[in-house]
Amino acid sequence: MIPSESVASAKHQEPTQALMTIGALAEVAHVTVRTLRYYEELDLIAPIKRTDGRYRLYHPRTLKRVKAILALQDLNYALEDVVAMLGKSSDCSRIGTRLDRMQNTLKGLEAQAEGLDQKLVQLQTMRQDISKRLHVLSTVCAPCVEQHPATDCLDHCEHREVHLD
Amino acid sequence: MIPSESVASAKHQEPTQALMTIGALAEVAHVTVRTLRYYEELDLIAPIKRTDGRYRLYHPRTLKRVKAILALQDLNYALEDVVAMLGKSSDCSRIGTRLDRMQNTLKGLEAQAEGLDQKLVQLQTMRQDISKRLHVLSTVCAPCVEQHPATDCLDHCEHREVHLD
DNA sequence: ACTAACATTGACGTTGACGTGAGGGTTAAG
DNA sequence: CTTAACCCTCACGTCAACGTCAATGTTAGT
Repeated sequence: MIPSESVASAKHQEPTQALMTIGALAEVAHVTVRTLRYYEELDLIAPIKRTDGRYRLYHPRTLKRVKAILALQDLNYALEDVVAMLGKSSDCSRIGTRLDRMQNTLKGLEAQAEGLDQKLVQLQTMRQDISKRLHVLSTVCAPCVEQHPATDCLDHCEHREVHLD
Repeated sequence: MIPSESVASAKHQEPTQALMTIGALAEVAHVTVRTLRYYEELDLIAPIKRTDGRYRLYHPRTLKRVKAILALQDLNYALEDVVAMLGKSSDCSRIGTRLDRMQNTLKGLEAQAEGLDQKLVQLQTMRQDISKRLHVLSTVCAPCVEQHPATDCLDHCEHREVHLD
C-alpha cells in the first residue's frame, strides 16, 4: 500500500529537497502562519532548518504531520492530547518510543471511537425524544391553544411534561 | 440543610409546588451554582420567582431544562447554539414558536448525527492507517534499526512515509 | 435572638487556541 | 538597487464557560 507520491527519484534521495517556508506550508495545510508557530511552541512541529535570516524551512513531510494534528483536533482532541499521541517533534526518537507512541495513538483512537458510539446513541435517543414531544405538541397542545387564544404562556396546558422549560 | 421536600399533595396540584433554591437545583443537576447563574445570564433558564430576600426559586421542571442543556452541551454544542435550539427562557412563547424551536432542535440533532457519523468514519480510517503504519514500523523498520544501533534519528530509514514527522 | 448554612451581586482570574498588531529584518523579482 | 511581499520575535487581546473571592444579606433551626 502507501500511495507512492513521488514517482520520480525513488532510489537515491538527494539531501536537497524542495523545502517550504511557513507561508507555503500554511497555505497547503489550510491553516494560518500563527497556528503553525503555535504548534511549534507546543513542540508539535519544527522546521528542519532556517535560512541565514532565520526564516523557517519545512520539510514537505511536515504537511502530513500537520494534517494528522488537524485530524486529531477535529476528533475533539485537545492539542495537549495530540502531543501525547504524536509525540514532541523535538524527541528525535528511536523506533521503540515511536512504536509506543503509535500504540498510544491507536489506544486513544479506540477510546474516541467508543465515545463517539456513545454519543451517537445519546443523540438517537434525544432525537426520538424530541420527535415525540413534537408530536404531542402539534397534535394535542396546538389545537388546545387555538381554543384558548388568549392564553399566552401555556399555563393552562395539561401536557407540560412535553415542554422543555 | 433544607431537605424538607414535601412529598404529599399528589392529586390536585396546588399552585404552591415544591420549589427549589439554586443550591438544591445545582445538586440534583450535578452542576455548580455558578453554572446555573451563568445559564441565567444567557437566558437559558430562569427562576419562576424569588423570595423577599431575592433568593432564586426554581420550579422542579427546570431540572429537565438544565438536563437538556447539559445533554446538548455534551454533544459539543456551544451554549450559544443551545440557546438557538431551546430558545430563551424569557421568551414566554406561544405554541407556534415552541413548535418551531423543537423542529430546529430536531434539525440540529440530525445535522449533529451526520457529523458524528462522519467522524466515526474518519476515525475508522485513521485507526486503520495507524495500524498499518504500526505494522510496517514493527516488521520492517524495527529490525532495520537493530542493525544500525548507532543511528538515532531514523535518517537512514527507507520507510519514512510511515512515520509521522 | 443567635448562628450556621445558605444566598446575593459584582468583578476579576483562568485556560486553550489562536488573532492581531508593532517594530523590525529578509528574499526574490525586476 | 529597489521594493513588494515575506518573515521574524515579542507581547497583548479574545472568546467561551465557567472558577473564585469579597463583601454582604437571608433563612431555618434551636
